[in-house]
Amino acid sequence: MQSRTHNCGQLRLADAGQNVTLAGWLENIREVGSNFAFLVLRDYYGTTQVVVETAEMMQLVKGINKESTVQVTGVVRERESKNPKQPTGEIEVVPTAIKVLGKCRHNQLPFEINKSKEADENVRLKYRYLDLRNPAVKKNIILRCQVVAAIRAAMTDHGFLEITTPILTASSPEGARDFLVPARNHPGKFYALPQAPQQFKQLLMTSGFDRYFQIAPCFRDEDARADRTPGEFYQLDMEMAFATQDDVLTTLEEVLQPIFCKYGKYKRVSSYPFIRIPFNEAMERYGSDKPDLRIDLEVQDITEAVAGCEFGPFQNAVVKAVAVDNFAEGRKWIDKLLNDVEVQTANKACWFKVDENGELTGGVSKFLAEQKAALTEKLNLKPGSFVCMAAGKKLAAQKTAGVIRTMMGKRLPGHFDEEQYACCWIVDFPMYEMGEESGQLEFCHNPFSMPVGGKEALEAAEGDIEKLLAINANQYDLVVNGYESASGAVRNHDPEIMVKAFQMVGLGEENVKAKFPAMYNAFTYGAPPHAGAAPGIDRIVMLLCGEESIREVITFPLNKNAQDLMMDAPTTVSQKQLDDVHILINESHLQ
RNA sequence: GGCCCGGUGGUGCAGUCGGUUAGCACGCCAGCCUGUCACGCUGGAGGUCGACGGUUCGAGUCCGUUCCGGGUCGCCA
Repeated sequence: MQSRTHNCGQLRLADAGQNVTLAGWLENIREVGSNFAFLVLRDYYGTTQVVVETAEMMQLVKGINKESTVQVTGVVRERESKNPKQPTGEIEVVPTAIKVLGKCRHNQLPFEINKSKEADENVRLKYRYLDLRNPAVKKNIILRCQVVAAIRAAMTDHGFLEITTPILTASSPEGARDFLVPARNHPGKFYALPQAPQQFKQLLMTSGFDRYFQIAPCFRDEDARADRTPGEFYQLDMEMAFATQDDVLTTLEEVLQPIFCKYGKYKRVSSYPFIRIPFNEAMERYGSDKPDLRIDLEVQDITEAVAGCEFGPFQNAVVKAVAVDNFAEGRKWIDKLLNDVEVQTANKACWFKVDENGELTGGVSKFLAEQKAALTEKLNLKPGSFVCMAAGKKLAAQKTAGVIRTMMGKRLPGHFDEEQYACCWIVDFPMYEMGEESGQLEFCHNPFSMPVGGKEALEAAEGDIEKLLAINANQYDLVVNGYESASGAVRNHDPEIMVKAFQMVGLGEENVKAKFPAMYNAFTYGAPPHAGAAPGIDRIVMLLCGEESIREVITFPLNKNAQDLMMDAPTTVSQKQLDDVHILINESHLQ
């Protein structure tokens, strides 16, 4: 006998009179009268109502816990009272047999399936298999599968080959902390899980594969954030030979924009080409290298306008401001804003208002009497304006003002056009920056990027910190609604320029060879200029689903502390296993 | 590692100024109900208020320590 003839989302009025067998989870039992009840049977495809009308069936049903899997055989019948809210709402099944396929032994579940999203996250993750029974939770995973399939199809259409690269590879000295895997046959040595297939894809370019992509798992042992899962995540890793920055940006626009249109929660999507904002401009106007362009506010530099002000934090500092008109909130709102800014940035913000007579009032206004004219002109102040400010070193002031911009924009009416995907490219990232701790020149992002101007630019700037800091990298990020959604670069494919680029941060040729031996050697055998990028799959799906936590789009996510509570990972292993891989636990590290 | 917020029956939350038997909704159990569909009605069970210590005649509430969780800064080439 078949386990089912139809699924639970399938039957319609036209099927009335048919003999059918359904199988699914017993979602609910509604008793109405002593020998009359409605059962709701749920499977992947939907729900179907089953009507129990006999005392015999009723006894049977009463013994079944909800969420058991059952098989129902019976006759499809038109409902006496239809439910237009359900696809199967015109029919019901009158059972001739009900069989329990998989008994649910628990009459009290850890949470109610249809409200699982409200339950404590650790409980959800421990019972993720129950959480995922919730159609609202399952929906995101299904969307993710569709998006990944669409990306594969689009990339293939654009002439890309999907090539898998190793999971067990060598530790990379740059970047994030590696996940290490001890090598049993090589005592004292370790594999590492790849932080990205970066070097492999560049090697594929030198082998002449021309256009490569991969939905690639990446592993980084760094702390979590709401939009950053700990441990592992997926990237659409891609690379193109003989390609320019424009070639990559255009390709990704053609691949991703239609996917946002088709699968997104919001139907408005930036048309392409997406606007391109230089890094320095983004930091000045938005206080962020990942601006949310759905917000119409911009950051203003008022350092000159407040010159001479006695307010302590403004002394010898860069001062940034975000101003709005028609401000109608009270002190409580302002205090919450200042507090939230401080929590998120670890920097203080300050404020003033313009009253109905055009006088500066509240907050730090008493320090700004002499600066009123300059501020009014710079910020175009009017009665009813509100200004929130941040001061400090340039970068800190910019970043704090960026947070102020986002918070004010989202909390005040009329400045946040939420229901859309606002996309832009951030371009012209600096090649180098001064390390905060080291005080030395460091790579700003990625040592594999080609500096703008190539070797000549490096040679011209050698020894001059200011000139070196002014060198840009051919590097770009895709930003959607304030989330960094892709990152890429035109790569440095010339071993001489690579060596030069490393020399600028005090690293010699031997260092390059030691750190990236395969790539360095490969490039000496004739490498094509190449460029690529890596959009983050998890983050893009999160945006498409309209979710604010990345865990909502990962089937089996780790929690914030990188634990899998369902599988109990990480866990201790046997002494035999440790011995096999030559690992000795330092007891002083156990607490 | 720092900072902010939180921890109260199975789940989600309320709990005022420190004061009677710790409330509410959902879920669970029992009874009633023949057209429900977030079914309804009646009744019931279920709590060491995260842990430890302190202040007090008296602590869910105040103080200290600690554990756990979320967010954030650091970190994420």
